Amino acid sequence: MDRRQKKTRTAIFDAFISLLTEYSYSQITVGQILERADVGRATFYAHFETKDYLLKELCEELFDHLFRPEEPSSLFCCQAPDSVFEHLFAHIGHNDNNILRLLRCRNNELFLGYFKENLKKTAQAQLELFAGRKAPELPEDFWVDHICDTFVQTLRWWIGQELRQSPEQITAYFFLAV
Amino acid sequence: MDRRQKKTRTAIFDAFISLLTEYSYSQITVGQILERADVGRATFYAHFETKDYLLKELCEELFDHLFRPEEPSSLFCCQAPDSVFEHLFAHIGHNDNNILRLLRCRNNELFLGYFKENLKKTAQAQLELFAGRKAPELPEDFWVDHICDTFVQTLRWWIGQELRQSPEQITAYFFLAV
DNA sequence: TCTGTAACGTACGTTCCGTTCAATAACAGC
DNA sequence: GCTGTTATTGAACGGAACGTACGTTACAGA
Repeated sequence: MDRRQKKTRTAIFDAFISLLTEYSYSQITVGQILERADVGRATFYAHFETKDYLLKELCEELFDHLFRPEEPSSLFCCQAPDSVFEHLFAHIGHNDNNILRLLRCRNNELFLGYFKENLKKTAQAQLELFAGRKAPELPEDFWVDHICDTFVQTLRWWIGQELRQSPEQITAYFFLAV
Repeated sequence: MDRRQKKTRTAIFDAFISLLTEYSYSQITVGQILERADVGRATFYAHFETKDYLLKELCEELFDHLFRPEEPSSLFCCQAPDSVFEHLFAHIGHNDNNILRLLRCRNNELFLGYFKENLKKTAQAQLELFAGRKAPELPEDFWVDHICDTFVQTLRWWIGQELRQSPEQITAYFFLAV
């Protein structure tokens, strides 16, 4: 990819993230992004069809990094991943890839939605961790949904608490709740 | 309240709800609402400061009815309310007050957010129902949050299932999950 | 160095917003 | 029924933001 393209792309992403910490998504205008990214209007639309697509691509980029095993900064980077979920909390708590910043924004529901979608595959793969807790009459997709939802809820609560708890403690809460 | 006011107010609400089942909230324009409600532009702004306030007032009207004990169609209308939550599922499943319609919309997160807020007071009041399940080391606000979140998740899943399950069954799922 | 392509900047038409105002219609009290 | 009050109408307005077009400039890669 052309160096210029990469530069403007990240400039737009950075400007967007920075704006998201100050304003809610719907308040942000393309004009603001242009100004803060120092990028021409036509250039923006050459990269992103619309503001919604910008959001989508940003989420994909971030979450793909987080959930993809090949990545060095991914969930599976450390040895002995006895609990993938604790690693997730830890990575997020350290603001790897700016994800924490996004999750702290006013409309974090937007990202939490994307996040939950990505989480589903992971939860599905780790089902045996919760084998003892699941009531047999619960449908499996309900159960996976519940695990992901509880994770997101725990995450949201943690962020609301300004991350006062350690990743270990918050992981414990998660497993106590699910 | 003036008959005319009431008429336009409900006309706007109806048009808005009807639009919400077809388009996502951000797509809907005030112009569309005016057209469908057959109401002048100035009239709309005499009633609602903005589209966001329209949404807010709609939610308040609906959820206040649902959660307020004085109302005949409320949670507490029936005798022997051994499980408030089952009543909630039942009322929603019957589409009382059009709430089901709202919860089925594209951006149901908007309403589910409001809903969860309203639910918190109820959950707080019904904590003893879950006394046996709560791990003592979990903070109480975390626990209330978890109950509400699980309810909303169950509700969302139920809607995704096209309400195939009975209210009794879905209540059972809820209590098995929480 | 040369060529293709990305970015620029400016301008444009469009859509939607929220407000204004005079004219009209519906209401409530006498 | 009459009258003063209030809600609604319709049209028009300026402003903001959108998305597009195009000629020019700057840079990347061979």
